[in-house]
Amino acid sequence: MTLADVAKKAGVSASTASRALNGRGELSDRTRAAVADAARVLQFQPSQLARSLRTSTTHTVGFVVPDVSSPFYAAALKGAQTTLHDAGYRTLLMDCEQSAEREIEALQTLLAHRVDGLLVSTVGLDRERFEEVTGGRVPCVFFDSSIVGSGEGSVILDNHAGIELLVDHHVEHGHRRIGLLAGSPSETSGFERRAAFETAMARHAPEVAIAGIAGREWSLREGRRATLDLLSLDEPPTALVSSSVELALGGMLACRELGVRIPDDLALAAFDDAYFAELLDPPLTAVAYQPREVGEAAASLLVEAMSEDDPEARDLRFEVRLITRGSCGCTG
Amino acid sequence: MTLADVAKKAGVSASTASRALNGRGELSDRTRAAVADAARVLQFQPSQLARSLRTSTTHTVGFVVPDVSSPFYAAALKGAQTTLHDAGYRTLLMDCEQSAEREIEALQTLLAHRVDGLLVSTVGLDRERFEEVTGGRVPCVFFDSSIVGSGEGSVILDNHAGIELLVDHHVEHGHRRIGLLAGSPSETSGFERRAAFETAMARHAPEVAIAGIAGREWSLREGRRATLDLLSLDEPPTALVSSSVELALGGMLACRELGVRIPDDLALAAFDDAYFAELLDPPLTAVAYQPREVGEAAASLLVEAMSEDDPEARDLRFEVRLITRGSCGCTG
DNA sequence: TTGTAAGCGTTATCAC
DNA sequence: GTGATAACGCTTACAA
Repeated sequence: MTLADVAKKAGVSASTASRALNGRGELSDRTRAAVADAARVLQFQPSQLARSLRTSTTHTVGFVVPDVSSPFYAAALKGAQTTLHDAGYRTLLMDCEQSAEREIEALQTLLAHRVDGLLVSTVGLDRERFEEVTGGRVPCVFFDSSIVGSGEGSVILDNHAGIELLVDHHVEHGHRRIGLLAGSPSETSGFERRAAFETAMARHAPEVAIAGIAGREWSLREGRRATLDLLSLDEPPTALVSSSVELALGGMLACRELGVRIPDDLALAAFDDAYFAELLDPPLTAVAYQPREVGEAAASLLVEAMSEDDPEARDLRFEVRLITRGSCGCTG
Repeated sequence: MTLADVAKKAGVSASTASRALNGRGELSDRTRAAVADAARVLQFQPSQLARSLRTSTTHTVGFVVPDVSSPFYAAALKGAQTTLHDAGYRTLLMDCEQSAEREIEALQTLLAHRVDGLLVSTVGLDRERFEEVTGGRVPCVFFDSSIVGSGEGSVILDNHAGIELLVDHHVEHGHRRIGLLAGSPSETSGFERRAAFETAMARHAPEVAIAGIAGREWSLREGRRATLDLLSLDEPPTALVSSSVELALGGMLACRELGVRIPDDLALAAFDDAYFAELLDPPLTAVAYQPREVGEAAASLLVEAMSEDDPEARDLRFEVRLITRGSCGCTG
């Protein structure tokens, strides 16, 4: 079914049919109805392909993340998808599997598809490389992990405040040697949380000291390994700040293996809440936020950027809050 | 940058440039190189739009699910995306938010985009409606939830075996009144698990009886509500089979509120494993499988179907296995 | 070995 | 009001 078929059936020209269907121009009610009828009868679906080629706008947005199956990205995707859908955009998904090369490849594919905008959580591309690939051809909004100076906006969590909340809480519980389970150093949330940990700890020096920092990936496995490392130090930490739930879960596993009790032998608190955190053993104290909303916010920013001719970059910081449960030593 | 620009720069015609770039036809090495050079210098990215319009193949697949942010779908998406990417396909994502209307809308959008194939986990469309919308225009593979008699294949979990494993295990522990936390009755995994529960229980009758069945949605909230309902029965169950982790988590929450101890007062076991199941309090006994692999399998089936002219429908059942942990009463 | 021309299905510009 | 016609950027007969 093409527009031509509809036009023929309605006894008009293709251009008239197009106008009727798109409600453009002055048309007699009769022809308008005739075209609508024909379209309905033939179950006409205009080819977005042809339409896009002609109008050079695809109403499609590229979404690039390191790993869709991670709860955070899945939730952000959901939020973004919903917002984009409501604004009339489709979502083309790219999972770069934590690889910079694949991320670049993904961006190229997306550009080849002439997406109208980009939503990306970078694994840590440097600015030149990014600009070289995209050439500023389409608006791009970063979320969770950004490239400073690039793009038309970003939505990043308040990593500094979150980590500070965690550190301060441990200190209030009386801990003096605290360790950090760190994530990928090339991603914004990875290095910002690490840096935040160091400054937050510095504010409590010299009474309180960094027992150690371990981990370079966002996985449960890495959390387990890092915890094992930290616990085998000469002066092991009595409390751990985890940069993510995944890492914290790994930490819990490690403790279980070693017979280390949480929170008695080792207190634990993580950046990132999970819907099941309360049901863990022990319930995990965490810094929480709405991952879905960061996706929504990023998508909104992008929709705005796509509709303006010369959008000014807007950078959002997302608030976080502490939820105390059992793993830090709080009761109840 | 269009192909015409590249052609001009290389001093050849557009068709020659096209052939050179696509490695088709007999061309002199010189022109081939000249075109490649020009393309590189100009950073030429062929428009997939124009290409698709011409060749009427988009190398794009539509992925439709009730909720991307649910761990199962997110994992399936990941697997599918990976497999599709490796086969040269892009993934267009649609989240229908558990609504049949939105699912239809999603299918229409996808068809308007002329996707080459469909990967869908239906919320429970009836066959006529589905056929009417798609008209068999593109190959479709269902996963997790299918429409019998439609599509070119499906990948469904072995719901019957899984539930039987769960029921039998409870019975082995000596339970005589067992309840079911049920999911959406319009989805394959919802009604199959419910039916499987009834037949599995029937095999143990009359010594063992169904204490009750509650729940119509896949959410944690529903699990909590359903558990509350079942526990308030005159003859409440001593064991619960949950149709999903989410429901089970809700059940755990309900028990906690009521002061009901798991597994002492109520044993619990779920269909669906979670990577954090072991760390819950108590660790959740579950029927496990690889959600990511069901996505991969479905994608493989689809890729195959898309490359054949007259694909025969292939239906796969995915194996599951029981993992006993503390929530059923097993120790360690 | 390479160029010309047609066409994929739309929409936009211009006549009538 | 409505209809030709061109154009979007590419591929592919068919010529040369």
